[in-house]
Parts: sequence; C-alpha cells; structure tokens
Amino acid sequence: MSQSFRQRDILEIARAEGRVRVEDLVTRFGVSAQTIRRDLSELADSGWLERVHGGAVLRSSVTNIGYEDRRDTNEAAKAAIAEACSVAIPDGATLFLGIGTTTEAVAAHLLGHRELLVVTNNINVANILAANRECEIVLSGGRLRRSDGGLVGTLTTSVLEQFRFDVAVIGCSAIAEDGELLDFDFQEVGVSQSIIRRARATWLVADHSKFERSAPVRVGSLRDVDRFFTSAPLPEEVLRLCRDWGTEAHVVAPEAEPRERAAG
Amino acid sequence: MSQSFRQRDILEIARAEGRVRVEDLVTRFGVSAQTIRRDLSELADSGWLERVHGGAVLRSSVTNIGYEDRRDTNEAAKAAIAEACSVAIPDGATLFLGIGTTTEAVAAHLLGHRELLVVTNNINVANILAANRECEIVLSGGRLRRSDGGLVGTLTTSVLEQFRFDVAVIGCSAIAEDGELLDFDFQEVGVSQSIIRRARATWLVADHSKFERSAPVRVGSLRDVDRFFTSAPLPEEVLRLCRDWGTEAHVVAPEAEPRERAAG
DNA sequence: AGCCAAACAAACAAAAACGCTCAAAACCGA
DNA sequence: TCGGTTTTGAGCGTTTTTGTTTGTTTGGCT
Repeated sequence: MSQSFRQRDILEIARAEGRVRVEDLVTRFGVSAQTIRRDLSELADSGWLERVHGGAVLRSSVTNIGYEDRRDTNEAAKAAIAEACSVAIPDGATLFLGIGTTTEAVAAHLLGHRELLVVTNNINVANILAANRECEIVLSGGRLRRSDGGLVGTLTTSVLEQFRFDVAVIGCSAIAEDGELLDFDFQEVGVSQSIIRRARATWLVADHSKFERSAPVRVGSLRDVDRFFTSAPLPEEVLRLCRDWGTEAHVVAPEAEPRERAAG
Repeated sequence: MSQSFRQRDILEIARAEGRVRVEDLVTRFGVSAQTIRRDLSELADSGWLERVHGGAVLRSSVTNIGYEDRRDTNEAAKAAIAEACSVAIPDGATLFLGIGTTTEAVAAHLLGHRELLVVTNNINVANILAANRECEIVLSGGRLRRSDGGLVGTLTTSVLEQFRFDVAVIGCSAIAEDGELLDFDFQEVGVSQSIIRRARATWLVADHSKFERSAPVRVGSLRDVDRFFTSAPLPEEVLRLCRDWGTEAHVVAPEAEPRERAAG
C-alpha cells in the first residue's frame, strides 16, 4: 500500500488519467524528479503501476510480472522436459494438465498431438492448446488467480472428480529432500490430491531449480508420482526414494542454447 | 510488455482500428519513422502485433478466424452498447457475463470498474478482464468451444447454481419478432435458464443485426430480460412486447465513425 | 525480368531518463 | 531539546531512447 500521501495521490492520478509522467508530477508536487522516480518505483514494486520510460501506467497486463519473469527462467530446461513428457503421451489420451510454467510448456509441445482430451485448471494451458484444433479442452471452473493463471477453489476439485485421466501432468513449486512436493497455496492441496486420485498415472514435471527452493505447503509426495521428468540428475537421497517408491525418473538434458537471448 | 507510453498508445490504436500504419503514427506522435518501426518491431516480438509492410495488424489470438471476423462486425454498435451497459454497472457488483462478442465488449468496458466479482463462461471475457486487477474473476468450468471461446456443458450449469448475481449480462445469436432469444447451440438452453434464475437482474446486449438473423434454438425470451441494450430502434412488435413485459429498452447510437475501414 | 520508390534494419551519437549514493533536511517519540 | 529514523535533493556515472545516416529489402509497375 502507498507509503505516503504523495504516492496515494499519484495512484489516484494514474487511475484517473491512465498514466503519469515524471515531469508532470515534479511540477504538480513541487519535488525533485528523483523523488518522483522513487515513488513510481515503489508503486511499481508493489504492483500498482507499471513503470515505463518517462513515467508509469496503470498495470494492465494479463498476468503479473513475477510470472512473466518466471516463465523465462530455465526456459531451455522446461522445453526439454516438456518435449520428453509430450512424446510419452499418446494420441487419443485423456489428460490433466496442472498449474505452472512447466505444464504450460508441455501444453505447447502437445500442439501436434491428435484427439486429445485435456482437462486443465490453468487458463494459459487452455489458451495455448486452443491452437490445436484436434484437442478437446475442458477447463475446470474456479477463481482465476492472476499470479499464474490458475483456476483455484472448491469448484476445481468438484469438476475434477467427474473425470478419469490416463495421465495427469502436474508441476510443483519446490521439492524437498524427503520427496515431498511443495507449493505456495494451501488451496492446491485439495486439487492435487483429487488429481492423483483421479489419474491412472501421475507425472511430475519440474526442472532442477525446484530442488533448490522451498515452499510452505505440502501438496503431495514423489511417492504418488509414477514418472518424474526433470532436467538434472537427482540428489542422492531423492534418487533412493524414487527407487523405493517405484517412481521412474526421466532426466533430460536441456538443448544447448548458444545464442544469448537479449532481454525482450 | 510495452516499454513506453507510445507503445501502449499504439497498441490501443491497433485494438481500436485493427491495424496501424507507420506513416500515420509518425504524424500522430511526431517522432521519426525509425522510432515507430522500432516500436512496432518490439510489439511484434513480444507477440502483441503482427508486423506487415507499412505498419502492423492485431495478432489473431486464441479464437478462430470466423470469430475474429464476426468480432469486427458492427464494432461501433457493440462498443456503444457496451459503454451504455457498463456505466449502468456499479462498482462492487457481482456479475455474470455470458458468451458472445458483445459481452466481451462489455468486459472491455469494465476495465476501469473496481471490486467487481465477475463470473463468466467465456474464456475471452476472462482474458480481457484479467487486465483489471481490482476484479475477481471466476470461470465456470466446461468444454472450451473454439468457435467463440465459450465454456459449455453440464459443468457450467452446476457452477452457476452456486452464485447469486446482481446482474447477468447475456447476449444471443438472434431475436425473433415474438421476443424469443435464439442461439445455435442447444446446450446453451440450460445455461441461459440457470443464469436467469440466479440473477437479480438480467440484461441483454445485442446489436440491431440480431433482429435480422435467425437461429434454431430458443434459449429464453425478452420477457425474462430486465434491460435490453441495443443499437437501433426496436421493431414495433418487439417494442410493444417490451412494454407489456416491463423490459427496459436502452437504444444507444453508435459513435459515428466517418473513416471507411478497409477489410483487415 | 528489370526498375524505382518506399519501407526497412543496422549503426552511431546526442539527449533524456535513470539509479545509485551520500549528505542535508524533516520528522518523531521521549 | 536530543538522538535516531525517514525522507528528500543533488551529483554523477550508466542506461535507454531517439534521430540521422547508411545500405538493404520489399512491393508495385512497366
């Protein structure tokens, strides 16, 4: 929330006019440009505005910034995982695709598949797969979570109960050393459990960075997973657990991407 | 994402007019052609526009071609209807927005509203309204119908039953002389009835061309409608029915658009 | 096919905007 | 009033934006 009267006013102006300019605000408030820039940066950091050169505008992108950034991280790894996962999915399958950038990458790799029935609680997956005309898409209902395009809430769970999936492809925010799958949103617990129960096979897609992270909510365990697609050799401990639990680990090597990608 | 005010404006112009020309933008913004080209290239790189010689056009997104065409028809009328409808919707309302290009136009006009709760069975509405951070969005589940982005099927109905709407804004494919609302998909019948039952007020948005069309399935009647926003005076017969049924007809005049638009 | 003008992309330099840092000023509770 | 914190403004090097110039590509025309 705004820290000062000025920031509050700036927000007001932005809402009224759609945009604010540093220069205008300087004269309007009689403070230095630096101060205004600081205000705008803070308002941008807390998500109220979007910074542009010379000022700021009301935020109006589809998903939030953090997500767009996240989508870019480990892009190559995600693509490789998605590729491996998608070739293991036969035409004609009934699928579930969950929330997360990696499952979205899987969706993008399913554009060539035929006669799929895909159920998802991820609006981005739906938008992506809409390009595949041979794919029936069912969206679970629910509240749209802007941070990642997920549809969450009890609606989602009740919809999932009506299906029986050949394969459920899920992601997670982090993987603990003891094989627990972690997420940031406790609402995901019910959804995950529902999915695992309704799927003949549960596949986890998660790049190696997930081992280096943590998250507060336990949504499941690698024990519930039949196949685990990831991008680097598993930690010793986790590998042992997978053996014990019969979880097939598929380690894929990301395509070398020699060209440096300029920040788009 | 747009880096500058200008890019944002260009996008806005593109959305309004379907395309932009380098030359026009040069005079409009008073910058060099090279700068405009740079803008267009960046907007194209990030997927917002499609570059063509001499300018750029809107990228056709999720939905299919026929729909994109339809979206263009009576654009001015739809915008005027949407404008009138949206100003009648108070901040903080709980809304339902149905399937159709006109309801999508309403969604676009709700971007400035605050604290809305919008339930929809139209994925395009969700995509549009995602830009309004002060708007809670709930998607009904269902099968994604590519032809118009609608979510259809029994899932939709069961989700709708869980809400009570202040206003339900619906469209239809055609309006018969006897005041019946017609559609092409019989699955819509259940959804429409559900919506009308769950809403304190039902508003119909439909431009005048709907009187000149027909469609096979009866999804409801003007009798069920509390307000009817349209773009040309009603046929005598229909007007009389509205009076009898207490249906408020709001006839709006589309903004005159003097410039001829070439087919995009 | 060949020609021409318009549109285009790349490179470069000037100008504007930017972020960082530090010290002065304002503020605040005791 | 005092000590500590927060806010602010100015200096300064860096980054971004922009117009110009150059040479290439494209589209229409004969």
